[in-house]
Amino acid sequence: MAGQRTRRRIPEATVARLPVYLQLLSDQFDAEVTNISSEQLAALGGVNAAKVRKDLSYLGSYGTRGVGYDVEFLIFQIKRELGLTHDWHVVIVGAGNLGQALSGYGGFGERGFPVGGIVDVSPDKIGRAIGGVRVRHVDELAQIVQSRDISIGVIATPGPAAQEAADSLVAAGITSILNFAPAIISAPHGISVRKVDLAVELQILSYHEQRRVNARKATTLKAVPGQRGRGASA
Amino acid sequence: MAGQRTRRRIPEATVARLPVYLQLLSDQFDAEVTNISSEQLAALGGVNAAKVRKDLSYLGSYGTRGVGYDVEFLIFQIKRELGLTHDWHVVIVGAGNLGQALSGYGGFGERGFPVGGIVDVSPDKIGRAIGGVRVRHVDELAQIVQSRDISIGVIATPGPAAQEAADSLVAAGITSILNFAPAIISAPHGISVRKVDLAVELQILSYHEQRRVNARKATTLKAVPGQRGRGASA
DNA sequence: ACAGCTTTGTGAAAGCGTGCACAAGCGTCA
DNA sequence: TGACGCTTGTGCACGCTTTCACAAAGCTGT
Repeated sequence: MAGQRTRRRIPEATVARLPVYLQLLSDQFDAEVTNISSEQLAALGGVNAAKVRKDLSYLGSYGTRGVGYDVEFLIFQIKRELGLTHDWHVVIVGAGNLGQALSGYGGFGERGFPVGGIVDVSPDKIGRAIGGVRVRHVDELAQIVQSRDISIGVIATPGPAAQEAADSLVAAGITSILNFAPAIISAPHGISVRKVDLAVELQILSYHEQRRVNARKATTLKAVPGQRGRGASA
Repeated sequence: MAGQRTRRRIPEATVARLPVYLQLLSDQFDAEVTNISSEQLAALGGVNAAKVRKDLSYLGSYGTRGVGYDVEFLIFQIKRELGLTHDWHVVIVGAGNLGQALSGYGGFGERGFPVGGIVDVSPDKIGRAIGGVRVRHVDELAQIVQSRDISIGVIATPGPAAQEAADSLVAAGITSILNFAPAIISAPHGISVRKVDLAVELQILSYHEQRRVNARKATTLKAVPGQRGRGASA
């Protein structure tokens, strides 16, 4: 017992999976399951049990051999590691279709990321309320960020305006950016940037559909031996 | 020259990057750039040039040594590989906040994935028009799918209803699913499933924010040596 | 107290993705 | 025609991720 300050550097791949475990565990908690094994958790998530154990082991040794993990305790530990013990307000840049969709959809707030502000450059958008939040001018960004102690910014502008939005966010003191705009943005070292492009996901599916079509054509000529799908356990 | 039927099995990581290249190339094409080197493309995307070349080499040898790649031709080749030579209609299951947001946001149609139908189970949602498409009952799914030859389904239901939605989609003949619901779904072998959870992305950012805060605390005790950010080239 | 069953935590191996470095190839210019 | 400069395409090595396999450890029942 050398104290709780463990030398942990959680691999990025594991960090990306922790929210999934958290979700599954929360579902189980709601279903009044108090204890769960890595095998069960793996089955729920459609992944390998050893992977689950290794992932969880980065948090510390919170399981009990022969028994499994205490659901509630594990939820708390994952939340603590992910920094989800308190809400993080976010500010959205861009009040067009995408920005309205994101803030109107209440999912952010429900999951601990309430919308603390929306800004835009267009005068005819400013002043309108979206999802209970009034749209303000992008020049007020720094003030919004500071008054609510916001560190996460969401870019929901058209592609060409994304870099400018990113620059504004950085200037306002934001340290993490979630970019929904169809453009690659650059940010100074030390700023976390993640990109989500809904169309990209569809294009990846399109690729697999395309292959399926090609495979069907080829079948008339020659039997196809191996074909690995991406589906989870049936 | 043994013909165009190359033995290609494109790595998943590469498939996920092809849409990004496509985007960058399209931007360049609009800017009337006709030729581009892997180095330039890499700079635009914030990635390694060797990676770009290796990725593109999976499509075939479409570059010219000493010169680079023809932008327009490369766009066509990527589109062909991704199956983007024609539109893919999609059907959305769930007309709640998320479903409305997704279909109201016109980004799908703009990028070659027009919304071919929206279904829900709730009688008070059916009949309403969202983004120009009328909401129909989930029982009509098979008919919608067949009439428009749709193979991609989008799940935009609440978490608990996601699996049922997936089952309905599969029963209706869908072969690819994009799941926006906060739940892990399982599908039969051969069905492609991708999951996008907006909250998960924020949680990953939250983790890095959390670490930043912890690092700041630790600074008062001991200097922090290494600290790798995720930002692109400044 | 101990045997037997269950499940964790983790070393080690295998697999996959990334980036370097360079030969091969293409265009240009004398 | 030949030499030179530039850029592609790719072999190879490295590092990260996944998976296997098993010892260590806890619980239960006798």
